[in-house]
Amino acid sequence: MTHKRPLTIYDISELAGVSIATVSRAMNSDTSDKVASETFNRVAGLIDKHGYTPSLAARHLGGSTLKTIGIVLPQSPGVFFHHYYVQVLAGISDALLETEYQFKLIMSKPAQFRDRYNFRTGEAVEGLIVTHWHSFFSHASVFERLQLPCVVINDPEPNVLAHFVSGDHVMGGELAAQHLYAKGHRQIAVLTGPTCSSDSRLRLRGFRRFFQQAGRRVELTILPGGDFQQEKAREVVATFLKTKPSVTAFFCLNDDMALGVLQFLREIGRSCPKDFSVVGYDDDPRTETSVPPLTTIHVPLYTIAKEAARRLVERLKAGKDNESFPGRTLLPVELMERRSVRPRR
Amino acid sequence: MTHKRPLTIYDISELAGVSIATVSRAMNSDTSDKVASETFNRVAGLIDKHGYTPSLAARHLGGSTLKTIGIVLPQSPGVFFHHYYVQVLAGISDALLETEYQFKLIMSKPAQFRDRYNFRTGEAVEGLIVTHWHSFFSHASVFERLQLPCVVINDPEPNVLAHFVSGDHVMGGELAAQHLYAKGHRQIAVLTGPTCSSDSRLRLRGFRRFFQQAGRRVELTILPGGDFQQEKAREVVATFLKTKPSVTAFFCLNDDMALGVLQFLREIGRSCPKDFSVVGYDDDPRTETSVPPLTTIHVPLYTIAKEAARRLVERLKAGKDNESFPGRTLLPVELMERRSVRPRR
DNA sequence: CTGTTAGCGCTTTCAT
DNA sequence: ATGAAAGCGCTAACAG
Repeated sequence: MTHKRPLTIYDISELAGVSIATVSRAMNSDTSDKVASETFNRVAGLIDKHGYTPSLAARHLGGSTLKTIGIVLPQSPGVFFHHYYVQVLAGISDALLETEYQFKLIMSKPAQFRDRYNFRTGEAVEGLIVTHWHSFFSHASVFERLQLPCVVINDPEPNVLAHFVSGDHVMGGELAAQHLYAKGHRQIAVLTGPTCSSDSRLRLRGFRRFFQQAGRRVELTILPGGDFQQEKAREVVATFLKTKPSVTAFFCLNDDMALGVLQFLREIGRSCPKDFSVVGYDDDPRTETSVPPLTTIHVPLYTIAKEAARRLVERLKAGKDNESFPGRTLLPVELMERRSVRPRR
Repeated sequence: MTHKRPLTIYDISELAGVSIATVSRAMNSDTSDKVASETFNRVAGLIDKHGYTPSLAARHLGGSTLKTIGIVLPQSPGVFFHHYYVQVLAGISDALLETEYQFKLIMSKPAQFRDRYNFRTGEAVEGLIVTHWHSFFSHASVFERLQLPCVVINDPEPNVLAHFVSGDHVMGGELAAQHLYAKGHRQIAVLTGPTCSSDSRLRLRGFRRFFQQAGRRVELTILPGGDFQQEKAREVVATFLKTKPSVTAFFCLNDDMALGVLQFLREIGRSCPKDFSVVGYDDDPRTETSVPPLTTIHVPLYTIAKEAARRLVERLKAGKDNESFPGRTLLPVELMERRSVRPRR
């Protein structure tokens, strides 16, 4: 078993009896206009015969480009089983289909993120698409020193040097409010997410804004303490229901919490939508088959991701500079009416 | 808007008033045993302050390694919506979680594959995990000249210099045969996939082998012309049923075809499992909710992918050479009994 | 059309 | 503990 050293351009040039520059040209000129076709063929033949592959690293070093973008994902077991990331990947991958760009997944625990990028390792990417941004929230500065064009998916946070492509969370909140209001609900409780989540803040803002219009009188109770998880949502609702059973509807700022509420209601023998109506947010696949199917806000993640990738590539093609890449794109969301909201009176 | 040129090690060295070698050491020595701790701190501070990131390419060129593996996937819209690839990604990503390796997706149309790898571009990866191998089948030689350790997922084909991690298709065929036989079926038709698919060949081989044991007398009809798609399966069955309606069961070499058959039977007013029993292969998620739920062979793709990634990393850590990486790992498959098979007599 | 040469940014001996 | 200098494999002027 010999340790075959990978071939270099020198090996080929020697074999072909030409200079390395000629080999380089033969490889890089699409037409053979810069190389005698006889030479071209000889070189091509040799390359083919020996299975030579140029070193990307060396190429890149010379100033050419890697044509690769990085996708930052939370590093946790089974991420890819989440519909969220499936849509994100599908969108990005489809957007990149017709381009020459490929992508690299950068699985990173938020805490590690700063280290990796600030100090030790660079990544072989020209730009970044970041998901789950709010986890990295405390390290906003990271992005500014990255010196790479970044686009952040579905988490509009203006205080950072990146481009944001996101569902319109404010609109989503408004849609939910409008729906509940139209169905006659006048006493509504809202289950919020973590305080640090801008998703949560924006959705709530939209929800409230709807009721700020003249004449829309409702009694709103904001239930803090939610963390976007089922378990916590149940606790919060359980506590709440002991004190204020007159509420007729819950707006949960994500589907997980809504699912938790649904289940809790069932367990205590209350019915949705009969006793309480529930609206969720995200349009998680499980909401289609929950009991009852959940009325929720659909976030077009596939489209968002696609758009994000398009913007990034556009940006990459435009300038070779490492400027920041500010801006923001909001995509409309949609209310999916299912069976968890019932008209009052 | 200034075009900020990315910082280099020279910038930092100048700023710190030390040589580039010292900066390099400061970055690479985990402990500060090779650098005076005062120097270390100064350099680290500067790096941090200016957000310097070393160029991976330059590093790699020097001989260090990229710590990235490539995943070859078919380049087609919506790949990531397929449960198959979701499982593969999840498995690989989970296996890599505890390692220092990251992965890059190489979306490639089979036809392009040869070109990319043989001639034009190298990829910034140390090894490859290949899915959907049978599409690349005609280009077997590609892998041999890749000079990279390759592992192929779920498609055991021995004539190639790579490591194969796969479900045991022969066993799957046997399981199906055994089940149908045990349920009393004695006249069975098999819908095969494309001739070129080794999956199809191996599954069929297992199926037949079971009946080669003494005393297991059945009448087997092999239906050629299938292509692993629903549409074709319907045609094949339609034609067949006109001539040989005495059959009691179908074994379809993948679930798509089985689903096609199920639907066809329904359309012509025949019932499964009452009139005909059907067994599929793959355990596609749709088979759980089909009407009736389909009895099928579960292929542990998540585990397969995980194992594949483990092997590759193991191999990468072991040798720095570019030798081929032969071998083969077969993981057991499992029969999922649902409602599409009915006992005879 | 082809060869020569100067980098690209970093790691690594080899000195000091 | 630190500096000087030699590459790593390739691309891109610049000559010829």
